[in-house]
Amino acid sequence: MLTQSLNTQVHGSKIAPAAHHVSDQFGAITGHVGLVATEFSYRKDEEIYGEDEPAEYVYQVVSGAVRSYKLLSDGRRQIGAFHLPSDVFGLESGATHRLAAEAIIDTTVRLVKRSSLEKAAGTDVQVARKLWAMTAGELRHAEDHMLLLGRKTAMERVATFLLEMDRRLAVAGMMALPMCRRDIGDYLGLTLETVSRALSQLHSQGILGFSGARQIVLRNRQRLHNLDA
Amino acid sequence: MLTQSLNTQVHGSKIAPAAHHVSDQFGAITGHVGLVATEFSYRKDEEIYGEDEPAEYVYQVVSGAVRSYKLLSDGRRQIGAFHLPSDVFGLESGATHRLAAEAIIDTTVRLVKRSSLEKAAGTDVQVARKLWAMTAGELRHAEDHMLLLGRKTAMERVATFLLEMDRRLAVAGMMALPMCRRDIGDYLGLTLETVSRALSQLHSQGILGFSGARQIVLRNRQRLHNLDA
DNA sequence: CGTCCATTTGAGGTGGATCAACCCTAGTGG
DNA sequence: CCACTAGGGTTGATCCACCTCAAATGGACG
Repeated sequence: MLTQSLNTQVHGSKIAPAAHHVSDQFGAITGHVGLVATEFSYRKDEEIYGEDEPAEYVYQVVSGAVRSYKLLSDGRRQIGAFHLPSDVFGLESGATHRLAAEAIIDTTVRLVKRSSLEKAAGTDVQVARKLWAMTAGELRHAEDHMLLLGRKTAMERVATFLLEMDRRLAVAGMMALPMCRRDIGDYLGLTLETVSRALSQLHSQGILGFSGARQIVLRNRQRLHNLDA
Repeated sequence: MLTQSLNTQVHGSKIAPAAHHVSDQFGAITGHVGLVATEFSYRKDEEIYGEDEPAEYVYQVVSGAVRSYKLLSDGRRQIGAFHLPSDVFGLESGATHRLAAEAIIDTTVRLVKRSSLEKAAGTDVQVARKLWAMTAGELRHAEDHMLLLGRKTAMERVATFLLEMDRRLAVAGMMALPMCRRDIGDYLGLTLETVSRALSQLHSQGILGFSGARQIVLRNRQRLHNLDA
């Protein structure tokens, strides 16, 4: 039943990926009981929801990675955020999604109906507080990112990006970026060529090391911080 | 008592502007009873709160205008939002203000203690919902602004700005901008000269008219929309 | 009427975009 | 197991939108 509704309402996909109930709560929202969470998978580049679509579900990345973005009419794209495992995304206070969301690579998400969260928030003050705090966390990120987009140089933007990704997904000092250079450019307000040149320069200065274009090791976080204004 | 605490805690000002109790509720938050609102005035360019300061109060503009901004260490500034009469600002879910706030011109605000709002939110679900919705509204603005800062051209940014201000403060088809060209530039990620040139060009094309540099009449909103991507 | 800023306008410089090869590597099929 | 291919990434050359620096103009206020 829920599975069916997901297949039709979440993205109206022709394919029908395996979806099944999980008894687990929507951990990141709170340990609140009584929420039914479902898992769902998307393939690389598949749309999860579109801009201005009704916001029926709230999502949490289980594995993979997601980009949230807005488009101008001529195709220029601004990625507002990348969502990595454990991140919640798609949470709205209003009726619709403000940004579209796509899987960057094959991705599994856990999701709950927005209406069930709203219901829980109506009876449990802690849930209401948590929903507000999550939106406030997104706002903080957006405010930091406005400073980057409005005022930082290309090298400062790339340095900021590397430190953010290092913090969020480095394992054993190494990070495996899920996204391509174009995605990074569209996140930082740059072209993919400018991103590539900045990374090459950091490499030649010994500040980072590559093991393939998307496997990066930061060799000198301090110097990267200095480059970041 | 509260007056005294405001003088010392809100900005520690040497001057002591007139502050007095108002029986009125904090209208924009909700018609919730039991909240004590106070009025306070700031002179042009006076700081209301600094970046990373504890967020003790929530503010509503009564008259005047406010800029919220972040600074880089070398002084580059990104204004995240302008706050105009009836706007609420300074609302935080966390402990501190993420951006600094300053009066653009002589400004009067109404304010309430954050703790009293939190208390009200704990007992009244409608208040909790409203606080979330206000933060979500700020997030929507920030998301739109990221697209502008990351991907729009100078002319598109200025067109977007004019349409936003027209919507928010036009009276009888005319808008009186409270902020200078530098503020507009720091809001749009441009220099003040680029803003001035764009406005001059729109003027020469008959899209807008001036009555003094800050009194603007939009003569063709449709063409402005077309310039906005 | 004079002073002080805000604004406009001009001239020239530049950081990042654009356009164009080329290269690498992972995946494919022979 | 290797040749082939396609898509992602790198690098080079050139361009241009916007920035910087400079000067003139205008408007508000004493």
